[in-house]
Amino acid sequence: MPATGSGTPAPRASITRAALVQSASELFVEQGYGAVSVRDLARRTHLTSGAIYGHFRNKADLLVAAIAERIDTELETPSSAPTTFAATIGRQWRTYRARTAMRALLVEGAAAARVDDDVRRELGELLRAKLAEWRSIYHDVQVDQHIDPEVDMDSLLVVLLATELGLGVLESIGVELPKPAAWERTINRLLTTLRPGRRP
Amino acid sequence: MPATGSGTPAPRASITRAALVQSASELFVEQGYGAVSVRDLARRTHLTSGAIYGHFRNKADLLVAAIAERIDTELETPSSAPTTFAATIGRQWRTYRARTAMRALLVEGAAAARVDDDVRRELGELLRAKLAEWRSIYHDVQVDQHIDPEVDMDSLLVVLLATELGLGVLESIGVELPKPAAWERTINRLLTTLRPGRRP
Amino acid sequence: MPATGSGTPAPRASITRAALVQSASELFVEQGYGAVSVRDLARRTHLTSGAIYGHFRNKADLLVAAIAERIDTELETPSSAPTTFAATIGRQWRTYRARTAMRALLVEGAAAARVDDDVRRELGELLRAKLAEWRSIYHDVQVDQHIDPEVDMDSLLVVLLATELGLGVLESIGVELPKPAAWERTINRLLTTLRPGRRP
Amino acid sequence: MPATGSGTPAPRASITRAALVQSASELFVEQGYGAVSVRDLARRTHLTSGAIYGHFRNKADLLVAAIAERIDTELETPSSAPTTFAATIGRQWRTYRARTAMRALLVEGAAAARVDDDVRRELGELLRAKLAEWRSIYHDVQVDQHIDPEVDMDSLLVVLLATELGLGVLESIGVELPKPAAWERTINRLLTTLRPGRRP
DNA sequence: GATGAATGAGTATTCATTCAT
DNA sequence: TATGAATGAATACTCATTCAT
Repeated sequence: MPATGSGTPAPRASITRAALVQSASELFVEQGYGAVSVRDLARRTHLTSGAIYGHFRNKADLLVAAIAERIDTELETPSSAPTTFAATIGRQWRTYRARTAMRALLVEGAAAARVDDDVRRELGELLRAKLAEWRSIYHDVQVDQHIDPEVDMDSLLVVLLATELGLGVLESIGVELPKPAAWERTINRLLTTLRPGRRP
Repeated sequence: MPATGSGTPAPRASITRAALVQSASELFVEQGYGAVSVRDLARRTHLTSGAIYGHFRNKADLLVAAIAERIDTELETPSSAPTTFAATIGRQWRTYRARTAMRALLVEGAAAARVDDDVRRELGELLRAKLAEWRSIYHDVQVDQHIDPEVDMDSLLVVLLATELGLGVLESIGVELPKPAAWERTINRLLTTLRPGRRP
Repeated sequence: MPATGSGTPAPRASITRAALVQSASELFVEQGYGAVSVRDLARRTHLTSGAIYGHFRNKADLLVAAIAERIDTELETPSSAPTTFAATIGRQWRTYRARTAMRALLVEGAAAARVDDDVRRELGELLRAKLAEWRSIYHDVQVDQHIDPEVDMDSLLVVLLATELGLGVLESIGVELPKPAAWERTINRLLTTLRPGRRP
Repeated sequence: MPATGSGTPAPRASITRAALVQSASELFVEQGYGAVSVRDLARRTHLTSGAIYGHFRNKADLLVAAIAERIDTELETPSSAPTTFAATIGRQWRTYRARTAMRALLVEGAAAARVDDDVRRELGELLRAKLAEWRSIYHDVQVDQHIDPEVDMDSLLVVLLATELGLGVLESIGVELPKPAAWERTINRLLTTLRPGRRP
């Protein structure tokens, strides 16, 4: 019996797991983490409540997995940083509407994290890893791309991440956001301040 | 001379209501909205569950009231805009740690708003009102204070609000934030964009 | 100051009381005894919950009063038995649709009586009094009107009352009843058996 | 030879369900639907409240099930109509005291139906089915048994059903009913109307 | 008589989770 | 792996009723 070649095999279990994460993600976004019961999810995936616990320790575990998957999919780091820093960031903001689901999940995750230490820890690791990834890329880039070496990249990336997440809060509350064009212009304008030779 | 206005003591009901909002606010911050039961709150305020429903339609109503009160207290608009816009904003960010409780409540509120239309509507009104307030002040100020008229104040204020709220998400998840000094420097740098005559 | 003539004076209290009974009656019919709260009734009558307890010991007391009033209004005994027994009964049945509200209240009352001894006793007295009234009238009439003396009037009146009440059960459950004409014909037919000289 | 049909033992779920219906029926009769809490029922059946909701959508659902079962048991239609129609009906009335529990449940059901559309619909179907069953039997019989073809069987059956149900109302209220013998005589007398050739 | 804030006990229902099969 | 019946504990919310004012 031949072993299916790809380094990481995808046995039945993994497929079921992936399907669960996918459905959970959708349901949590549509109806809210608290409003989705494990049974709802079981119904949607044609499994039983019990079966789900063969794949996840927790309902919260499902939320974390869903968030992890969304972050990987929708917050992908530009692998080669092909253009300038400002251009990369600018593009992210121009397309912010594509990440609404991810932000919604993160709002749910944040509320859950305030109560559940496991969620807090795991989501913390997720975001810290993302920040570290960005940092490692943009630190190198800082010199090449005429970014003032005085700029504290660490803080800047946290600001950018916070703004993204805050968008999720505003969306959840139903506050109308500026149109993408205005949004992009404002962000771009803010980013021009990164050029060297600017001092408050 | 008839006794009117502030001289009149607050009626019983108002006192009870205020105490409820205060306790609810504390409990929701400490333990999370979902983890606090109405009975917990009743115990803390030496009332009965029933009495609480004489003052609030809902548990969610309490959350909204708590948030409204925190926003009024902790996000007070500078009534006279005594210094420059940039200085005002800068000060807000330097003291961001004082608003942790408010942000935590807003994260809870956002999660609740995703599920409960009433919460969504009421929190939406709250934040829209705050934005409108700021806008009306800063639009006037834009001319006087040498702020580049090209700056889209509407978008900028939303960006600033989003960043504040996103901070709440990061805090909930337990991501370490930059030290206030670094934070202030970064924000200030970004705000140099307000000076006129800069164009990308 | 002249005393208003009518033997029984109608002071404020009595007026309020009557209004309460009237509103309670309507509400209980429309929404069901269990589904109407004392506060609902207070709202409808522009009183407060507390005030209602100045007029009635109980919520159940209100139900009993409402039923008593309806019975008096809608199940009035023909004071002079002007026509034949069969004609009187026949007319009652032809107009059965006018008594739907009374029957609905009696269904509510019966359910309440099963649980509340006071209700049971008071409603029992009400119905027993009605039966006695009828009996006293129809016993006298039995001779004059060619009703077979073998007929047990007591049983017959209970049968007729039971049928009326059972109608209320069927109405509550939503079973379609025969059209008044068919109903009347059937009842009349049954009543012809009361003539003398018939024996099973 | 495959084991089919009644040989197959009832599965666990069915047994639990039947036990629940049985206990619910008893409790509702003894204490009244409104006075029995789901927890009371759980205690009596050595289950938990939660388990009950695995078998019934509702507390009301339990009431309907209890009524359905009682009707099937106590209002069984004579499968072969062995004797005359009048004799069959007469026997039903002579033994009316055996159906007190069923009538009590139906009074509770009627009160519930006035408020709960599901109950209304389901009880309606139950009674309509019973009436249809009787109708189909007695229509056939009408010819064979010298019942006057002028008699409107549909109306007559509704009258009989209403009387039965009204008995339940009177019992709930505690009105003393005629002794079975007198009762039977009265009903029988009324039923002589079925003989052909009688016209008012 | 009336008010309305408060009581206190109760209720149906839900749900994450477990475990024997 | 999967099932699904059962757990058990919790929860928001309601309501008849009381009583100080």
